[in-house]
Amino acid sequence: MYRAPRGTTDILPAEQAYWAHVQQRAAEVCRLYGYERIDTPAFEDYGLFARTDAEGTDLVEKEMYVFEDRGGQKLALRAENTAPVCRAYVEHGLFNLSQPVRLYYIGPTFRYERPQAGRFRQHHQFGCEALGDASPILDVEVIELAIRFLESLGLTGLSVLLNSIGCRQCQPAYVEVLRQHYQGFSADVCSDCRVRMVRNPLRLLDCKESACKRIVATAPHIADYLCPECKDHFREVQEQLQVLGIPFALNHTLVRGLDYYTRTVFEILPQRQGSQSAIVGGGRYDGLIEQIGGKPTPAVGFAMGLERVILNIKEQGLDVPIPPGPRVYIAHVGTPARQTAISLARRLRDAGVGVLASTGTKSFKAQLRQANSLGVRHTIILGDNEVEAGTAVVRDMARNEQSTLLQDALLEHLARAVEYSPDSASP
RNA sequence: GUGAGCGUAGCCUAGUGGUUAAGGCGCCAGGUUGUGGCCCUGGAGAUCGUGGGUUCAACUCCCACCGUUCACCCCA
Repeated sequence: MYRAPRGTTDILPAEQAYWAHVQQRAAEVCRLYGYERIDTPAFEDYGLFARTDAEGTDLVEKEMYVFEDRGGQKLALRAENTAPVCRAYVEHGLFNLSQPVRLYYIGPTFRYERPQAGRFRQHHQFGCEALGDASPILDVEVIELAIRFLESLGLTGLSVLLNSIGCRQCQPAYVEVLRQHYQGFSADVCSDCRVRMVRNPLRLLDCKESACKRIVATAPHIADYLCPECKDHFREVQEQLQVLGIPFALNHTLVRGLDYYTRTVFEILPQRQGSQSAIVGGGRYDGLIEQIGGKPTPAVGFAMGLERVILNIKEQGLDVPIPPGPRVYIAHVGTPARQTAISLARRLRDAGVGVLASTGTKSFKAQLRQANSLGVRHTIILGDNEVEAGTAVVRDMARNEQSTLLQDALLEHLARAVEYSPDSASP
């Protein structure tokens, strides 16, 4: 017996309402901000990720699906979408468009991790990227967009965490100060942090070990070491957020895992917080496009995990619209009626009416039962009598009424009755 | 990769060493002559995650593997 591979799931019809809703909302919010959709391949040249997501990070070394194709090329399933979008930006000369270029994507993303709540080996990300403009207005724009999206789903109790990690100029100076701070505690530091001190000092601030947390508590804040340009940028981001009335909390230990980030970094946390709680992560990455062979190009964006978004929709008990199913069921008995049923179904569908016709393998009673469980509004009944007379019985399932009409009149009768059917509830 | 909990029909659950593994939901079929929802009756559906082991006897105890859940790591 085959099963879906570990960390993957089938999205069955019963779940589709959530996905359709979330994707429609995302597209709608992006339209409001002028972000256009881009779809990049599910896999890329391995080097694209290895170079940009920082060699030495777990993401690249342990969590990526890496494989060789038959031609011997080393490829990787995309573990995130920012680098691919930047690759497309450079490859297709999108820098020739009016800047900034605003893009969004929705699609599967792959990470070889141990599955957990809100974490899957194949999950789906929705993200936005604004490329080609360094203005702090854009940093705020993407944060606002993300918040608006989540709020449009009805989610409440969201919080924004914000920090700046500086740029190529000022970050190294801070890192030096941070190293010096840690030198006094080298005996107390955990083994992971010993490695971090050398390879990725900023991530020292992220350590959850209690001993390390104490050291972090007294560590210098990067915000105090930013260069004048980064300081201005950070200040403007905060000011703009305030102007828009978006609450946020500064968090000097927020540094993010991917190495390409510069200046602004942020996360959005939901009401209920578990270990995998962050639903949105993002920031500015002014050096990335240059790293993959483009001209120096500032950019900012975010990504969010849709599984986590849906998890929160369910936890908060929010309604999602249920796409309408067929509104008419055709029950029939006898061979002549079967033919009539099939052509009638065709004519109704031509008129835009959703129809489910019985296959005729069930008893008449069972057909009615099926019509009922499907929740159709009307059932058309065809037997020998109706076929002979060119009529059909139309039964209104909810009102428990039925009448006999000519088949031609029936079409119009139903088309009118079925036209509007607002429908919204939890599936 | 590390640690812990859990795996009984499609779903939820009972059964904790001993005759044909029980119930609910769902599914299928009936409850007379062409009419659903409620109700009643019946039926199908489980090698009790897989493979070893202990025992006269294992769904029940032990081990391994697989899956799953939660946490660590990492990250959306």
